[in-house]
Amino acid sequence: MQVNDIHPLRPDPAEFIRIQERLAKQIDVSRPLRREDLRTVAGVDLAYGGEGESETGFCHVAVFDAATMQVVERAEAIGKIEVPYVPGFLTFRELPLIAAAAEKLETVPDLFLFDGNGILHPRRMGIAAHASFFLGKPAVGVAKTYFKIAETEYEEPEREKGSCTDIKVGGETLGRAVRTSAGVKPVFVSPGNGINLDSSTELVLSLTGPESRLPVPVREADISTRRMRRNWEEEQRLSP
DNA sequence: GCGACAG
DNA sequence: ATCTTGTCGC
Repeated sequence: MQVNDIHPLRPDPAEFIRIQERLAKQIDVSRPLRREDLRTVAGVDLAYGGEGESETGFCHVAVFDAATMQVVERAEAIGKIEVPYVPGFLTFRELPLIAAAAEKLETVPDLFLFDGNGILHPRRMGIAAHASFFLGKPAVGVAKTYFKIAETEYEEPEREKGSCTDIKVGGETLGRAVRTSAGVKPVFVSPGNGINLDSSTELVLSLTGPESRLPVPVREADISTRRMRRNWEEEQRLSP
């Protein structure tokens, strides 16, 4: 698929906030997007290996047919990680490999699901929001742990599946704590761009099976990412 | 100095 | 994210 060619990820910390603030003005979280509108949905995730100077990232994009929930295509990218993880700037660490993997896709997914936040971010530019601009497609963020912004705590949803509580920061509802399975810890859903919060929540619930608290596409990418690392470590061992 | 901190 | 064994529970 075609990925926007503007390269926003020069590892220049002084530019990070400026880039986020510029893109944040273009976010659109007003569009409803139903599952019936989707032919394909992609899950994206990364795993890490190596250490220090040789830290390596393994990115996997798993594309599912939204109707049959069968994998229709996969794309991967492996590369050296140049940027350290700093809360609030996850995008700059992971997007280079995500873009590299996405470019290899033949299919253009109708929606991307990310492991991380969308607009539930200090500057509304979590990885799902940021990546959406480069992919040119709607994206939703699904985080496994809560990222507190502006001193805002989240309210625990009821124990039953499907329960959720809005996360409101300064009068603006940025995301939702969503119980994707009874009794398990909630996930934190926020639209990235090109989709609204209600649709994001409905899709995450609809795409989550009983085997995990995460949507199937994200879970698949997560598992695949560790398989990539195992295979890579094995071939490193055989031919140093 | 101390605690907090998506992945 | 990653480092790591067993263990409690359905």
